[in-house]
Amino acid sequence: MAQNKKEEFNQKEINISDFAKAISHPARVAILKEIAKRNGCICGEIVEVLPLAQSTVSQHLKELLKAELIKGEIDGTKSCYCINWKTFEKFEKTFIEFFNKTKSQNQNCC
Amino acid sequence: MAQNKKEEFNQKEINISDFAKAISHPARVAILKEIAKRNGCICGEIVEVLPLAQSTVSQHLKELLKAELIKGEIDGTKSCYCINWKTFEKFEKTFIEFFNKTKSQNQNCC
DNA sequence: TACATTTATCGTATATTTGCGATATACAAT
DNA sequence: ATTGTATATCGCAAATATACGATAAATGTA
Repeated sequence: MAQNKKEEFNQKEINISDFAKAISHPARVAILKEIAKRNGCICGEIVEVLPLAQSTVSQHLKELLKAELIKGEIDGTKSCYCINWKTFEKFEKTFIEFFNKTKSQNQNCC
Repeated sequence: MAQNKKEEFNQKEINISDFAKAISHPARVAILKEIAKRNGCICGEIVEVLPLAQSTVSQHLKELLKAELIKGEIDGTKSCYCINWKTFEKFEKTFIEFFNKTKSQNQNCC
């Protein structure tokens, strides 16, 4: 019956999976790259580069905002988006802590 | 009409999003953790720990195998799974290359 | 004021993911 | 041979994600 079981897992697992979900679509990876490259950019510039409709890009931006991978500043009709590096750093730290810690100890499996 | 647009993006974007998709569910993060902790483990041990049915766990394991985050060795009735660290290293490298490169140059946005 | 521009949101169609029970498969033990 | 154990797969239902066009909202410009 596909009920949502997310709340059964611990916060670190959810944090990692939430971040991962945000970059689990190539369009969102491409959007992030574009914003990073341009050091902040407006929605229209992204729409021009991607093979997606404006409304779709806007939705992806909303997802990235929700997961706090980007920050946005609405300035008149133009919205400026830029990378929220703090979230990336936090993910990197958690990711490494979560996986690499156990790695050095255990290498003798299948 | 929700047609699949994945093939319109480049390979690096797809590689990152594929890896991310594999860890975009807390159950799969938890499974990876369990395998890492035990240095390889059998399906039954994971089923005991997670709040999910055996068939669901098996499906998640299949996803992780497909994305090559784990390796599996079927040994009689017991299957031994362990982390495929090579994939993690590759992701880390690509991830850092993809995002951190641009970071140092650009910090003066919104 | 009327019109163009930019972005967000709504409604909707389709695709994919998630989850489970039931069942199949493969082997071990009796 | 039969039974038990461990895991994978199938079939289905429900939930979520993806994508687009149409439209709204907000601002700038003629």
